[in-house]
Amino acid sequence: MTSEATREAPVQKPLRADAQRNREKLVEVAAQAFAADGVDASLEDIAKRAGVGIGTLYRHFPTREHLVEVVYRREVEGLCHAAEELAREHPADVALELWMQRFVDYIATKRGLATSLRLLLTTNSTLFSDTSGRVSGAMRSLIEAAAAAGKIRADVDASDVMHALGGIYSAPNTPDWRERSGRLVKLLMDGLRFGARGSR
Amino acid sequence: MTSEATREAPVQKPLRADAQRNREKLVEVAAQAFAADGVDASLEDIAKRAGVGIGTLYRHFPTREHLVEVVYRREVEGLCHAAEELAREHPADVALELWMQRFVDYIATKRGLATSLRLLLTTNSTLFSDTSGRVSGAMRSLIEAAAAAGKIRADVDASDVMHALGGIYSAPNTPDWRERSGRLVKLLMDGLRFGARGSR
DNA sequence: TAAATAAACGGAGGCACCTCCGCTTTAGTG
DNA sequence: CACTAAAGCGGAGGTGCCTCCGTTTATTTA
Repeated sequence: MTSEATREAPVQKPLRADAQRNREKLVEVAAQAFAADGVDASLEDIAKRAGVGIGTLYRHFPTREHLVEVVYRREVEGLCHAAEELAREHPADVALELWMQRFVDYIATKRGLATSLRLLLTTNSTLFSDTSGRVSGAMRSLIEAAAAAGKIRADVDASDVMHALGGIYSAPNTPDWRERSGRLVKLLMDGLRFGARGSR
Repeated sequence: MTSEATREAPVQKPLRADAQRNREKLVEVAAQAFAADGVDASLEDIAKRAGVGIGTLYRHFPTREHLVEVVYRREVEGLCHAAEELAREHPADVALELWMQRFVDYIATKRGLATSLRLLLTTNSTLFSDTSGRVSGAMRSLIEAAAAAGKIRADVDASDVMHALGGIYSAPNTPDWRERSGRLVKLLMDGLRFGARGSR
């Protein structure tokens, strides 16, 4: 069964060290740029700020959509990773609250990308199922941990909370959107804490 | 109730004669260009070939999507109009066959615009319901007329035929797509004529 | 018909996209 | 270490997008 190993080789040969570095730097910078200026951020600018030529950017990401997709996947990755980290370093209820605040940031980015993402999500349907599954999974484990620790009430589940957060996504795009969302998260946490075993 | 008339005025004030001319010419030329080169046809080229400046094009159609939408609607309009005309000038079964051939052309265009249309159709949902309703309506009346005249069998309806034509849209985009589709239409017509009152 | 005015025109200019290919760097090899 | 092939780099240049505003033209009014 050594063929298994050999069969995996052609899947993706490792990049040269410099190429790897440049690629990472590009994604890094692109993430910032998209967050700051929306998906229409200038690619030439991104290349320049990453310290590479525009040609290099295009070799790694043949279209703007490729780059957007990679950035988006990285964002989701980060969000899920943060869930684990926060769970390790904070009491379960605090971890949940902090994570939900971060979730707000993530949504903010996602709204910025809206038009472009819509096309991406209809074109590349695995993207949607992949990412939404991972995010709700991360949330579920935070909630279950907090409930198990008696820090929040036990009669809600992840889908209830996701539903409650739905309001954030669909809320109108006013300038105070960020603060409103922050308050919504706090409110939600108070509701979750009330009636927890530990608070009686 | 004269207010009715006055209330309609602000809806859309009439364009100046030259503006009207230019607008029509632009749509005309754009239709050709999109058919020939796909949605990515150069707008500057379209303006030039229509004999106007690029500024004029942008005043009439602030984005590429606007222009695409207008062209697309016009196409649908033309298709429906052709149905009436063919019905007037040919025996019912011939009219149906000719119309289906024209339908193939329409689909060909639509496929060319696919990516761009997909975005348009998700963004502007009335567009889809509007146009697909009108097209299937046109087809329905041709079929009913042919059936009533005994030129085709009476045990099929428009949705059956639409379903059969579905294969055209989803067929792979090979170079001989056009001929294949033409043959499919002929085949379908033979099937429809077989067993008609008039053929027994 | 002439003057006045609002509507429409058009294209120069600035910016971003993306391709192409000669040059540079890396990672093996003797 | 020196050499080499392959991988990667980068930016000039050609093209299209779209805005802005001085000029032209249709229409209205007198």
